[in-house]
Amino acid sequence: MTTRPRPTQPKKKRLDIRDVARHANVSIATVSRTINRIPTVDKELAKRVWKAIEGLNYYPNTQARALVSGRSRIFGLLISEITNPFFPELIQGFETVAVENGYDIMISSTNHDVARMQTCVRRLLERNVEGVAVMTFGIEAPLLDELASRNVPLVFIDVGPANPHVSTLAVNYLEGIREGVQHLAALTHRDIAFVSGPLVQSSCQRRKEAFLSSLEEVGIVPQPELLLEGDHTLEGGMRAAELLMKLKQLPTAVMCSNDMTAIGVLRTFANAGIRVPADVSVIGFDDIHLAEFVYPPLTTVHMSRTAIARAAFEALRADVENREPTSQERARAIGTKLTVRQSTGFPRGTMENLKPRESSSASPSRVRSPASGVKRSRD
Amino acid sequence: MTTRPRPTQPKKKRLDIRDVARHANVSIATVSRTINRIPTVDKELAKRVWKAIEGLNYYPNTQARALVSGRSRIFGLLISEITNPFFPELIQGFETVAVENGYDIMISSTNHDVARMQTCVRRLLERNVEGVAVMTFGIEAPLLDELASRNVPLVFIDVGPANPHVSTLAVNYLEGIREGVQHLAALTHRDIAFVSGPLVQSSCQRRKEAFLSSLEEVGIVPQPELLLEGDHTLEGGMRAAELLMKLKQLPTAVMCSNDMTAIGVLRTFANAGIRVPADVSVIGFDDIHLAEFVYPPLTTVHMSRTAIARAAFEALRADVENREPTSQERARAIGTKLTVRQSTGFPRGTMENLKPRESSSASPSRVRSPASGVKRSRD
DNA sequence: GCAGGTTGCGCAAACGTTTACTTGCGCTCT
DNA sequence: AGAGCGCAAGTAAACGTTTGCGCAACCTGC
Repeated sequence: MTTRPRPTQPKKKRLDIRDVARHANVSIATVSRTINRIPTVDKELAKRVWKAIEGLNYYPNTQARALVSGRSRIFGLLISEITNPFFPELIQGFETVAVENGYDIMISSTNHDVARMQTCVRRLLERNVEGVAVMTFGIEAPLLDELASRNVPLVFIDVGPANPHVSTLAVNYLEGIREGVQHLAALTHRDIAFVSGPLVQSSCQRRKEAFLSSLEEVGIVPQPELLLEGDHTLEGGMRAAELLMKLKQLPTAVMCSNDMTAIGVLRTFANAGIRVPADVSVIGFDDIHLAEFVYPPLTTVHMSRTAIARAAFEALRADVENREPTSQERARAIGTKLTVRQSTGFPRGTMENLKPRESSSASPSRVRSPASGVKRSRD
Repeated sequence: MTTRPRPTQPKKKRLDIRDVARHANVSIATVSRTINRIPTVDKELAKRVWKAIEGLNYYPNTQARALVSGRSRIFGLLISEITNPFFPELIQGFETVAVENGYDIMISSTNHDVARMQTCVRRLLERNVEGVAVMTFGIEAPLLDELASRNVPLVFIDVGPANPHVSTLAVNYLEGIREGVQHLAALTHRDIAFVSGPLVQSSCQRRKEAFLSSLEEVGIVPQPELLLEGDHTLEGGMRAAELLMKLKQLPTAVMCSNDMTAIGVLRTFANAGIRVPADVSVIGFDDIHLAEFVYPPLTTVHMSRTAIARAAFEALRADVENREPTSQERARAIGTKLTVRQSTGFPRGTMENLKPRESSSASPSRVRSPASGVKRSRD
């Protein structure tokens, strides 16, 4: 006789529904129905089945399930760049609500690379995701078609191609941005810069437009040289701030399209000895967790990641479980609102007389970049 | 005749391998072999098949594949908390290398919640992951058993249960931490605090031990009140710093178990008017991207996320493709190394006379925490 | 020219589920 | 009391692949 243990242990296979059926002395159909909580199974039998499941420590094979039922119970989450702190917070919310509802999520980050975006979409399709939340602010149209043509339910932020299976999260940028602008206007700021994100992305466009129209509302005409394009990164914010410092006259406030940009601006100003908010006010957008912990704590427009995550999930779910989504569901509103912290204050000129500081002379010249000579120390 | 379009469009189904076969006029087996690049298929046929695939825009059904082949081509990535910036950077690396090699990844964050960790593991198992990278610094033993007993290849950081399918990434904490301590020692620091992570986690334990032994090397005996336990969050770092400020005597340097902690410490010190590095030096650990952009730029111990990600992936892959991993592969080394930026300098006493600052008078009194009045200075 | 080898394709059996359909049972209504 | 009906459980056919096995066809060597 051979000494190999094969005969006794023919195959070290994973448990299947048949094992459970055998153990509970029922058919596999009954096991399946029990697991899926179909109400027609007898209480008594169900109890036996559950006991067998527990006893064997059985868990179903998702792929077999998915294959036959046609439902993968996976939602895709397409994001730009996971290292942008906005996204982890979003992912966390999305994952939580998905798991609560028995879905798994598949995260794909495009890293702004169009080729990579291609493969991301492909991978999502191959895994048969039941829907995709496109949270990358801005996506290439052909890819969208690829997904849409497969009839994969989609949910977007902002941009809403009106396909049958596409929902849109309508973020009310104006709400919060207007608050921000009015806050600044109330503090008597007039020279307000705006550092946008990449303008190819519609959400960035929308934010900028919200800024411009808010400006108009308070009777300020925008100065072109105060409208900068950043890239939603910390480094981009720093570059923008450097550009601002090269101006003949520094604006008294700068509003940013996201918090990372604002934090970059803050950093560059700090390096240059420009005080915030004493010399210049800064407002961010997103209200990421970090915003509260930079110096000074950032005044920013709050946009709830969990609200977005939940709305996106609900939109997809409604579509999948094809209770025809109401039009209200098709375009869910996400509010934004200003959170005032300590990076905003009266512009320097205004308060000068109130402050016990060295009063500047008649010259309107202001704090400037280190290169130009003037420096001041932090307090 | 009925007017329903059913006969012409019986079912709007997704494309099959059969459709491709029909189109290329071969059997489905040949299509399958072509797709899987089995070398025995005729060049000519293969070309026909590929053309059909392109023409139809076909892509295979991953679940059917997985079901029959027993290979899901998914690796799990178990992390503590996605909002800790360390992890997104790790995820990015892992995703990149996984995708390059035809794998997808499934991310599960435990959020330090043991119940949630339970469901995370369950979800990974149900999806039939081929391996799991356990990057949560610290995991409950029962869950590990759950995974190990299913013979799922595992790779850990630090802790290495010597099961057959378990690999370990051996991070050489000592290397970088010793450098850090010696850097401080060279600057003549003697009172060095250490803010650890949660000590239930082995990697935190290891870091602390590395700190203590490095201290010993330079002949410093650790002072118990300078050994604090944080939680690897920004807030934890702030709390730790507050504790330090309550001490009769502020240490001249504080080393932290990770960068978020260090950034929290920095923040609290800044709020209290304690200058870094003039009044106290701070060293972090991890070298997250943000570290370079805080004020002052953080001196920290670099540990490469991409190196970890790549090593973890390779370990899993070696296991899956069961070329018996060499013992070298079983315990891959990850180096650490100090990156000096601007948060470290000579302790205050030492350099006072060299600095062109307002020379402090006879009084050794110093910047103090707003709350507690007592403070001191050394030497 | 024929036996034996080699090469490459196709047939069909899995993989572990769900679910339409069937069967058997007990109840009710006439 | 018998026919019909509802209900619950079981049988078997999918789902879309991979892959072992058989079998043609073609080559090679004598």
